[in-house]
Amino acid sequence: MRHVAERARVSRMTVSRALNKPGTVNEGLRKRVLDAVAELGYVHNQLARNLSSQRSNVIGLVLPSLENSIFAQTLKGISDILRPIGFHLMVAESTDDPEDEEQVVAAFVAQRIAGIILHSTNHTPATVRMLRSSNTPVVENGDFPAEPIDMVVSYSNRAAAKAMTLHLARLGYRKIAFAGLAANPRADQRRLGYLDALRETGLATEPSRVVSVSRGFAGGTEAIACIANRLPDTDALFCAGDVLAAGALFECDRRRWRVPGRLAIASFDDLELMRHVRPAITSLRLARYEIGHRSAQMLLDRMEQASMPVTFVDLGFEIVQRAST
Amino acid sequence: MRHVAERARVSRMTVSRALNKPGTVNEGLRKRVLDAVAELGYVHNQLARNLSSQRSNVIGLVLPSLENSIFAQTLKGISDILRPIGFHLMVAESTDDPEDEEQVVAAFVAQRIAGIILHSTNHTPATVRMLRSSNTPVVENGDFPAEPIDMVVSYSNRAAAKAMTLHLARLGYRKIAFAGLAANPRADQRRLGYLDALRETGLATEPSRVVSVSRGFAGGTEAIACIANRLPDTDALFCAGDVLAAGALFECDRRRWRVPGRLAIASFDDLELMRHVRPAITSLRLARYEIGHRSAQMLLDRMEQASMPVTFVDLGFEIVQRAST
DNA sequence: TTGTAAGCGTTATCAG
DNA sequence: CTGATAACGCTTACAA
Repeated sequence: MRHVAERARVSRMTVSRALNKPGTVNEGLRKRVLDAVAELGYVHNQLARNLSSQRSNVIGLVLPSLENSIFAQTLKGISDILRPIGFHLMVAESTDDPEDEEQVVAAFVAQRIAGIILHSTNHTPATVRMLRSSNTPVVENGDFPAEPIDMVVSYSNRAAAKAMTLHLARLGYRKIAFAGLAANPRADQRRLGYLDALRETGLATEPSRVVSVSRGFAGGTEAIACIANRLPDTDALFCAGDVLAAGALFECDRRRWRVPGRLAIASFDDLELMRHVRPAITSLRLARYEIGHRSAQMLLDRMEQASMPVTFVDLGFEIVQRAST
Repeated sequence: MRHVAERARVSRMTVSRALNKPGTVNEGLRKRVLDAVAELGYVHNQLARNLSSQRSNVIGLVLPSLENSIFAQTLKGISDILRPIGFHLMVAESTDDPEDEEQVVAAFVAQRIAGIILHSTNHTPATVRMLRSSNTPVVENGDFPAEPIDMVVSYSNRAAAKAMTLHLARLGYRKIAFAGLAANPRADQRRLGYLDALRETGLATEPSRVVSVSRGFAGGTEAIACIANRLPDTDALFCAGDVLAAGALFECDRRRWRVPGRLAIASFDDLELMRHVRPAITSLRLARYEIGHRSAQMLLDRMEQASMPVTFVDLGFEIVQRAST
């Protein structure tokens, strides 16, 4: 920048102003500066900028898993907001482990990010303390936390799972099983919602049909195997994840079980795949893109005015009834 | 940091050293410093660190699309390398548009990233100039570029597509169609590979069976519709993408076409889905995770020693033969 | 081993 | 509207 200033025969301050607030600088000078910038191939140093101005143009995103495709839409929703205003996105993985998350958050705070989006809602006390004392705007995404750190943009896993289970009951299914990941906070909430619904419809007198499975398509295979062996009279299966549901459907196909004749299948999260398999799978549609979009927007709003007009958003869910139930 | 220094009654330099090179500072002092850090809840400022030391601990990743799940593994591969050494990842989207990519690269260079990974291999001259003159280590990923900017970790789209087409020919298919995205540089290369193979096997005398389709499962539907209408004697379809292939398979199912009896289907990119549909789809397996892993590693190697031991890596591909062909 | 001085490249602030 | 000066919070280089 010094070189640019010399070349344009102005002070460095004028260069800075010409670049940041073009309106506040005389047209002739501005042109000289811009020309010098072009000739020198000068690239503004954001690091110095951020350090000097005590603010940052990057926001952090902490996801349980980088490999899970359901986050792609959220990522896109965030990116679409940040891009036009010159902000950037740093991503990291927490494996849903609060200790890991703490490490990542510490690193992000050290990086002086302008804001952070957390998918997990389960944090160590140190994580919360760091975020609070550094005054970092925070949005939590994955569920409604019992004690929000700051802002929340989400839907209720429990309410959604309950609604879907009630939907299945309303369709006449009576022996509804639930398959979900073990030891996953969101799957746990969904399981609770499922049990809520059973209780409400009086189906709770049925024996428990909760099965814990592993991640991916294989989990669906396991769920069907479990039903075949231990719960053969099950008439509907509610999977706490779309890949799970697809895996279950494929396994039914292999076993020549008719869906929904032999077993109805419903899923959580409405990936495009759900709509294309045969039969298409009934699913819960969540506003994944919107979650990212709103989260980023709220982070920015908060930065501009330290006041807090909106801190809690429920984006809800929709039940998409298809041929599988 | 000044507060920490005061509290520990040492100079700021000693604090810096105690934090960065614990070995070079007396044990007693170090303990005093660490205690002070803990009591004050002090968080190192990476921005200032990076500015002062003229280096950075973040690397940039530019992907054609944030929503495409095939990048998830690459992302993970990169992250697994960066995390343990305290580096971070900034992601952005280029939509495969060199102009957009230029914007993103400019922003990343302004951010003084330590290195950059580009999926696209098609750049504007300005992009290349910026990267070169800023001396940023670069890895290109998506294909083998005609003129690499710097390092390359990839596989050959053209060679892979040719190999798969030859594989189909070897299995006895004679009227092989190709479906791919229009105006996508990687799809274009795959198309060329397909044509290479036809020429080599003498099948080139057949009429052209190249169809351009849209993105997603719908593209597969379109491909099948096109075959049904315009190329009914086609006996095999090679899809330049896994989601495309799955979409095609689902459409065959809907039309009650037997796969591979009526039409064989092969795909590019071996997502888990390919293995779980019925019939399982023959596919090209690429080392997506490894690409990320190696790319990140090479970036780091390059930073340590400005020499360049490895600059070009072909990670190759595998053909996974399954029931669909 | 520890401390001092001089930046790193920008912006905030205040004067002109 | 423009410029001088002092931060921003750290590290490099050198001195003690």
